[in-house]
Amino acid sequence: MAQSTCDRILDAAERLFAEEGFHVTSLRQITQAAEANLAAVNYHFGSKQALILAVFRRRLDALNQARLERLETALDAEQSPALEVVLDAFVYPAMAFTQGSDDEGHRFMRILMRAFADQDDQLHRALSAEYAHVMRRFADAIAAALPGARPAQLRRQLDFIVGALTYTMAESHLKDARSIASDLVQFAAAGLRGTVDSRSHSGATRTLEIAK
Amino acid sequence: MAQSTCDRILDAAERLFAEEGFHVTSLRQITQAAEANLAAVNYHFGSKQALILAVFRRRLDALNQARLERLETALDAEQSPALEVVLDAFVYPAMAFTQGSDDEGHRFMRILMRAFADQDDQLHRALSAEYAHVMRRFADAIAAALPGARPAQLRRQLDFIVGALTYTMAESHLKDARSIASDLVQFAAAGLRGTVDSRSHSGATRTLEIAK
DNA sequence: GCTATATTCAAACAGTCGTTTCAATCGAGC
DNA sequence: GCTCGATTGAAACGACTGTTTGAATATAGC
Repeated sequence: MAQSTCDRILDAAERLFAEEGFHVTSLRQITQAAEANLAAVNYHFGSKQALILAVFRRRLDALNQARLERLETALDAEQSPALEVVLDAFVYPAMAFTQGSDDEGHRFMRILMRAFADQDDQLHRALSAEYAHVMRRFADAIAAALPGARPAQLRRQLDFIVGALTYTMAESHLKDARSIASDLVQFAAAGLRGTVDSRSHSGATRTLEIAK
Repeated sequence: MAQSTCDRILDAAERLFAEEGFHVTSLRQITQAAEANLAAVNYHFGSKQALILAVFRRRLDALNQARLERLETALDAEQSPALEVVLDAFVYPAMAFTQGSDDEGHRFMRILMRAFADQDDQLHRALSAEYAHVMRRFADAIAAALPGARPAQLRRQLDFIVGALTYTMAESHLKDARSIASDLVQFAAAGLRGTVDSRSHSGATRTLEIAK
């Protein structure tokens, strides 16, 4: 057997959740697409809600780790990397997720957008917890690349960027994800720089080349 | 009678849609909250889908008209207003919407966020149609205030701004909407200005001159 | 008064939902 | 061979969904 019943259910659920939404997708749709029995999902996962969470955890870890690794690489290569490099480490992995030969990643980003819009408290809290340490890490890195920034304002602006990223990825069909990512990084960097006191022109090496 | 059945249904639907979501909210919940009969929604609106659209239209018209009026006022006062003024005409009415004594506006913004995340094509197309002329009007005004901007990139950046605005308003509880709006306008203006001269990818583009 | 029209109401319709049940099947360990 | 636990299967459960029906009621014009 190529894939276990568990994996087939997860794959089918991810695809259908992205296409239709969480609550409008029925277990019968999922099990039929996965060529599994209806009772299998309750047997393997316990409930529909537990299945939803399982779908998330499988991908979120990969995305956030990719972001952090990219950030660490940048921090290793350069003691204080340019703002664009930090932003790119946050934006690019998300965009790259949508670029694979299969469109698993693209599907997942649709789900992520849904999760943000969803009021489902259980889901929302699980996602925030999953994101928390990543957001803190990037806030620090941005603050380091942006001398003179006020922390409160910075946190707010980080929300602007997350919003722009999430909305854009859910909205556009992303034929040219790389170009959009590059645009967003440039836009966000300019937005951030435009709101700090203009004294800080220290050693900011302005690279327009977004690393790969 | 204080309110007609129609209005009571619209109010209840708006509140429940924002709290729960479109498809998980049942007509029985809505009519019970509105103290109306179950059949009333089908009698007055035709179907659940039509009710959803009606909930949107009631607020979107007001918001978009407020935006356009604010833009026209700015254009009347000054032949070519500053970029910040144009952006403010777009951002401020939305923020003001969330500032009422009750939190009707805040609720509606949650719904708007939901609608964008939703794949529902019918809803999505209706909203785009509702927004189209407003977006075009603002794109023109921004282009006029931003000489040298490329139209394709500008449209993309406008999506960034809409995303940042929608996400921010749906996420934060907006105790200080005025300050957040001002931050977003400044952020967006800097983001836009920071990407106009970047036509030449090779040359060492001079650091950004952030006016104002 | 009466008659139309507009609105409300309780009830039922035909489906779909997530979950449960219990028998049937599979796959090692012996 | 056999047994035993893990998995799958078909069917049914009770609850909920949006919608429709047809009678009851309110409201207007005359």
